[in-house]
Amino acid sequence: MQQITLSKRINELLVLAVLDHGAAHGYQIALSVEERTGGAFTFQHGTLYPILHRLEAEGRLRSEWHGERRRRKTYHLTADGRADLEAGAAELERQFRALFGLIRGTHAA
Amino acid sequence: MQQITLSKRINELLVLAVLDHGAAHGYQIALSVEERTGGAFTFQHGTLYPILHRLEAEGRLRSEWHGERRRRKTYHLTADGRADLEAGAAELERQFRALFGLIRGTHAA
DNA sequence: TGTGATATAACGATAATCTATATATCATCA
DNA sequence: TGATGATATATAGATTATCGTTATATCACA
Repeated sequence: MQQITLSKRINELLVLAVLDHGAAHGYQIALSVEERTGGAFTFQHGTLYPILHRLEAEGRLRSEWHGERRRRKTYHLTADGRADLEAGAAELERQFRALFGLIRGTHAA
Repeated sequence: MQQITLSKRINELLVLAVLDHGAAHGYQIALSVEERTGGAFTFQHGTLYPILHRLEAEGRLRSEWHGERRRRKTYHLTADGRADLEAGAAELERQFRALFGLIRGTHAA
């Protein structure tokens, strides 16, 4: 009954969200995440590629190889991936409302 | 240059935020987090106690023992802890705006 | 007297990322 | 033509943090 960590979930959602804007390959995904979040999130490639492989193995992404000499693996969302993105975003938003409610909540003192 | 994980940071902020409402001991902190976040966040005690010890070792919390027979260690925020809570909340809010901006952003297609 | 809730602590296993390395192509510039 | 830096994917090993479990002990209640 291992509980999925928030960091892992957020990393997945970052990848899924970028791909929801259009198919992309690994290196592009890393650049997009950094650009589109204003540098708030970045990926080491040692982090990103295992996530891509995991998401693909679980059916949330699919990929094709492109290029004869210079190989590029382009990833795109599956229907499962898109549904997971929506569910994950909703759940994450719930968690953040709860967290900031606690932080900003009226003090007992 | 190990980057602190988001989960670790959030767990710290949950503890600091609860203690910002008033001093409490470990067991109370775990209950408070669950109650005040509507169950969105919970702590295993195998997770919570190491965090408390770490925060205290770093000067963000201080503690006193209470009770002669039944020992209870009550934690309270230090000035450093309160400052860290405020800085952490601001940084986290920035990250979440960035993340949800990406998720909700207009689609290229 | 026994059970369940309260209370703290620490150990070992698990899981995930990070760092570093390896491989290779392409563009640019000297 | 040769060097350099950006582009591009992949994996192994080290690190780190949490999770699950166990140990210990008190208290309330039946």
